[in-house]
Amino acid sequence: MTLAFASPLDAAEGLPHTIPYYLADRIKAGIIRWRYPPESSLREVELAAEFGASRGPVREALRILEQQGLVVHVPRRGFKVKAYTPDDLRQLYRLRAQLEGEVIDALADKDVGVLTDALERANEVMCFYAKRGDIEKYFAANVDFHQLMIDSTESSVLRTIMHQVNAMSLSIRYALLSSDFSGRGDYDYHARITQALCKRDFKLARNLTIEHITANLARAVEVYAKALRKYEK
Amino acid sequence: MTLAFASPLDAAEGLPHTIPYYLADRIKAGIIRWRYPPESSLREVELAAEFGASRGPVREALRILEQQGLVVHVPRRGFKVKAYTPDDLRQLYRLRAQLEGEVIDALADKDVGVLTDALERANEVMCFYAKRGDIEKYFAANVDFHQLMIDSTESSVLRTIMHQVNAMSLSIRYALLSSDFSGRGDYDYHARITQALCKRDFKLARNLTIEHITANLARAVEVYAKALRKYEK
DNA sequence: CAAATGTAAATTGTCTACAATCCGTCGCTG
DNA sequence: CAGCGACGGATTGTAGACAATTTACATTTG
Repeated sequence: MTLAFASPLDAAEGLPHTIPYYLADRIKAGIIRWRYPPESSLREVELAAEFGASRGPVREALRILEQQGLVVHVPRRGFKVKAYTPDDLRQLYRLRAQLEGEVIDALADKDVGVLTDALERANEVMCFYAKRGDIEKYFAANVDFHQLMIDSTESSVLRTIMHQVNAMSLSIRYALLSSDFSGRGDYDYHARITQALCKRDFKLARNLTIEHITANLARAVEVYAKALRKYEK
Repeated sequence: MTLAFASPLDAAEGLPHTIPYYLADRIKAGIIRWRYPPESSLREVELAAEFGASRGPVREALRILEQQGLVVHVPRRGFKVKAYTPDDLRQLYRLRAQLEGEVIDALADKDVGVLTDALERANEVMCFYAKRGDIEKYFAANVDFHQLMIDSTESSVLRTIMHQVNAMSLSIRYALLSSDFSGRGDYDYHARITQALCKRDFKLARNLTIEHITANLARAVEVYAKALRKYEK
């Protein structure tokens, strides 16, 4: 998840091999970072010009994001960034907690050696950037930690769904981070979850994960509402 | 009488049917009914010709279905219908059961009067067509029953996610129905769930729903594998 | 006869152009 | 002065054309 505003065409050679995916990533990054705040309209020609593409791929990218719940489309009136109600947020966190718990359950009969190693490393990286005050890197490492677990699942179904839920929650998580950049609590939880996985105590890991995610809910609702007010004027 | 819809949230009205959504609906219907069996490739020009549209909207429709987990896209190699592994199916059913349980939980503080009426009606309709042997109508009514509950949720997040999960499970449910068209078990469960909701016994309704969905899992895996073999030769 | 290679058809990726629709504003009228 | 309607600009919806890549098949070669 890169933030750098690279030049449009040569950068398209990077991760996603086709333009629609590349655009979806970039637009998604913009939404997560509140460069396109909720309710702001995403005009096709503007985006096309910004990224040096044409409208076709832009539309495909927006369709992708629409299905991921990041963007709303009203026919003949265009695409706009989706805004969540407090109730949405509650349901979102609840779902994410439950599903990530499900992910851990699905790990129970697998070898988790490489996973726990990777988790530990991601957590160290996160800690490192926390001390340095680099929000972007910290955020990336934080996301990575959770993503590692999700990617370790064999089930494509679970991965698909988690992908959706995560996409919706990322902008809130980013706002949360920006508002309070201590990161202590997250590091602690991550370490304990990793440890539980090492010991193959999946039940504990599951409960810790659910707790970890749920712990941020109240603050998330508050911060999101505040951020919303800030941008809607 | 919609039995397959592709639009995510269906913004308040349905009239301005734009071509991409229409195509997504039609293609989705084709996938669910195994007209485009798993692993078969969905060629853009073919689809465009079949529905009298051009390739732009077709690509958008395929992107929508891709995000819904019905279609897989490989760059420069096109779109093809997704095939599920037995493990995928197990996870899918587990998820659907759990999430539909979640939907019922979310109903707990609401007035369910109109909902239970509608459920009862849908179930009668289903029963009617079961006796008549009309698979299509029966299937539609069956889907409607579950969809009614989902649509009654306020939370757009839950609706979005359920939409995904449902989309993936529909083709399996259709195969299941075609293979054994008694429909007795479903009717029974639906009636009991409705009754539990009438009495505001949400816990019972939840458990019944989970049981109802899970009950079909084993047979689903079997039937799907069989159908897969039939088409892959 | 098998493997490798070269060519042609098929398919996808992207762009430009044009048609349909919507929103805001200006002017007209009561 | 307020309300209604028409016009213009802006934006989306769709189609068709062209370029790039892949696949399949036939030919050549060891």
